[in-house]
Amino acid sequence: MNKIEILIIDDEPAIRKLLQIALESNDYKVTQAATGKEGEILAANHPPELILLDIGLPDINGHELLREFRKWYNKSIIILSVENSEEDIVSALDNGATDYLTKPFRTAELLARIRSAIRRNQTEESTAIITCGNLQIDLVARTVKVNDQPVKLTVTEYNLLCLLAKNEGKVLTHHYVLKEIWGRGFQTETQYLRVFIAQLRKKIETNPNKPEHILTESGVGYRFY
Amino acid sequence: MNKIEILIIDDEPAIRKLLQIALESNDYKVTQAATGKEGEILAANHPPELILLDIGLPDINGHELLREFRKWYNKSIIILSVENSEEDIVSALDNGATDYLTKPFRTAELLARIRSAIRRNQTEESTAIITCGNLQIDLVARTVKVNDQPVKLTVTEYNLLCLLAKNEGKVLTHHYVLKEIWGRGFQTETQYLRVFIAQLRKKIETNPNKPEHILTESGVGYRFY
DNA sequence: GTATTCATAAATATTTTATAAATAAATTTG
DNA sequence: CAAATTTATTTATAAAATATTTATGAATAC
Repeated sequence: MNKIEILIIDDEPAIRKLLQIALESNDYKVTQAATGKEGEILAANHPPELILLDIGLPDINGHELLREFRKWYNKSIIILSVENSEEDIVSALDNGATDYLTKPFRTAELLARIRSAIRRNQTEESTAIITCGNLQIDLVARTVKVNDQPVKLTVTEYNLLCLLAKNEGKVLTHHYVLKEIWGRGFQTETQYLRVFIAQLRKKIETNPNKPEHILTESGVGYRFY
Repeated sequence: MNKIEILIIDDEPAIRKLLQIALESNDYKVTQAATGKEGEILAANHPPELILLDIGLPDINGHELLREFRKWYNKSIIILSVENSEEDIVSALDNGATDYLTKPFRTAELLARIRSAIRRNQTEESTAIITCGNLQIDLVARTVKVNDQPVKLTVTEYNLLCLLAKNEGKVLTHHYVLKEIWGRGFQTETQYLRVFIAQLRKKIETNPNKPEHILTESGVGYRFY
């Protein structure tokens, strides 16, 4: 059978054990990491359907790690924490956490929240390759081709292009793009966006002065075709 | 301009008031219902982007109501509850609740969970298209087509057209339009409006001298068909 | 018929955008 | 670790797009 995979990132062996037993007896396949670094490596090698992330890891700030994950991992991440501060919860959710649970948690509740999170995952369709005229984006391989020629993009350029391409035809406002790519607090840095759009156009447009893919909607934002 | 709508279903007036203040100050549009029945009717007539549902309503069992909603309503439902029993939470999440919060809740946390839930909603396809004769306005993509040909509008032109189109058949006074598009303090700048109406007509009317969509009501304002 | 309101073109002012280039920060390489 | 390289951020400025103002003749109300 194809069991659903869950990655646990927690430094306490007792909790990992507890979670492992609970999850495996509910027919999930469990992978474990004791540190943030280890967790990132495991997830990158073999992305799980869901990550249970302890926010209080010794080697790396949990919120940092969450933001790192969200640069490329778009499935569910449930945060586990001994903290119960409003600020902590708000920050986690705004940084893209799917859910937030306070330790000690109740197993049945955790399982229900996991089911809910996975259910949501599976309604989202995931297309591996976006094609648009002479442009191809392979979301799995993270490569971009123009006229079948590979183009090298930086992380930010790639994320920006993906965001645009995933919303083909829609105007994306400056605010929205800045929030999605740079995060909260950068929503007024419109100039960042301009610089990167110019950069992207140089790389993917046949004639950057007459862009065919990334169109400007003056006063609003950008639109991708 | 286009505020996100949230429906509160709760029998306690104090909580409704609290929520209303918190939500409205965060730029959501709020609708309220004191009973389950009332909530169902309101939601059916005008589906909100998110429902905040108190599970302990006097007239109907909250879990029942949730199941009812889930038969047709596929956006986010966040459960509010004084209960904190595992069983209750598990049941709600398994019945399709997006999230579960225990009263008393912290406002910032609720707001963060609302943002998170709505963010998820909006990744799903939602089409809102106003059609009017040969004219089409796609409110999500922010595009306007005349005879299936895309027409480029500036921000102000687009906002103006939307305002008119959303009030098809009604006379909108100069004052009202100026207040909505330019804001308070511009209500006497009738000339602005004339310039932009002429501009719009050039772009969307087949024959701008004999407008079919934007009609003048001399001395009063404009009417859209 | 006169006063008021309206449509429109055109001139001017303002805002927004594109882009190069400089600096800072992060990452890679030896 | 330090130099080299890449990438991100900041600054500056010219160009483009848009908004506002002005002017004038046409339409409408009374």
